[in-house]
Amino acid sequence: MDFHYADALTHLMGHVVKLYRHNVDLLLQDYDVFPGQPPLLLRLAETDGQMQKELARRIHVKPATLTVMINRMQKAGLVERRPDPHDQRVARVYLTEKGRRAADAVKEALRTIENRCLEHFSLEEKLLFRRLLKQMLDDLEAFRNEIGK
Amino acid sequence: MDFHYADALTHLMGHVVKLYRHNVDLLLQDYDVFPGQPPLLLRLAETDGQMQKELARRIHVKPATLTVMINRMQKAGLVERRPDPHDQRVARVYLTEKGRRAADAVKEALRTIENRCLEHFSLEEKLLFRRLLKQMLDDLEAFRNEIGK
DNA sequence: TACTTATCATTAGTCGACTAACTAAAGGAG
DNA sequence: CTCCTTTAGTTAGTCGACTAATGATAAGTA
Repeated sequence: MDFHYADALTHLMGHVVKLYRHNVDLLLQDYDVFPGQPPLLLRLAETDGQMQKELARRIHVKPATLTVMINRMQKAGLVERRPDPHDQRVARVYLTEKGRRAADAVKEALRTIENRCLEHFSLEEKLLFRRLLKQMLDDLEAFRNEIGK
Repeated sequence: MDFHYADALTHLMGHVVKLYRHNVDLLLQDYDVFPGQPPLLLRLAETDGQMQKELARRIHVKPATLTVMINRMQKAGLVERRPDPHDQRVARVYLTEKGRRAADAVKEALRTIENRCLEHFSLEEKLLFRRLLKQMLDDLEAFRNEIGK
């Protein structure tokens, strides 16, 4: 039996994720918020003043990526960096007022879209869906560890 | 009730897709194939000599993106461009021998990973999973059309 | 204390993706 | 036939993400 990528579940899922991000972006276009920034804004809204390494880990991004993102967001006035008083190596990141407003808009947008794209799901379906995703994640992580770091 | 992005299904799904791509990449690192290229190679393996516009549509990418991708893949010797004899505007894209080998490796890698990350799914679960994803896709598309193209 | 190692962050370079502005060829309307 | 419009593709500039190499501070050890 042949393998057709166009029919693969992973392909379909990739398409969903892409369209999801595009929709988020459309709702946020008046807030100086760019496509990769919503997760970061949400994390900062939860816990302000985290160190970059920690932030990077939480949004599943490498520290080098975060450095550049934060440079841009600082320039846009969404966040600011303040040095840690006890350790000169670490830079802690804080939301500005504008950043806080943006984070609120992000929360609203995500709630809207998440509701919208799950509106035809029953509660059982949501739970099953989550369980299946979690299973995939575990299996993918196991596989990654097999084929080397 | 509060909205926590970390618990959102869309967040989880994004994480799965990212890890999936990373695993594909790990399996393909000896073939001069870069992260965005597998879908393109598969499409060309199915139908060689497509015009760029059509290819772009099929892999869900803008024509401008494809131009740059193909430049790089041409430089890497994976594909080649040949002008269409009946329409001087269109450039048709063909796999080279190396490209065909790479496409085979991609097929093998995707099959492996897809099997691996669905190995704990029953047939019913796979079908349901697909149905739910399809539903999400439809709802997201409807929503995108609402908030303006 | 001085040297070495580990940790946090940044820089440089590359690939993936997008938008906007542009070139060039093909097709139509008058 | 000439002008206008549409269509295919490219270029330029930006953002997201990664790796590898570097700087700078902290912590551990001889």
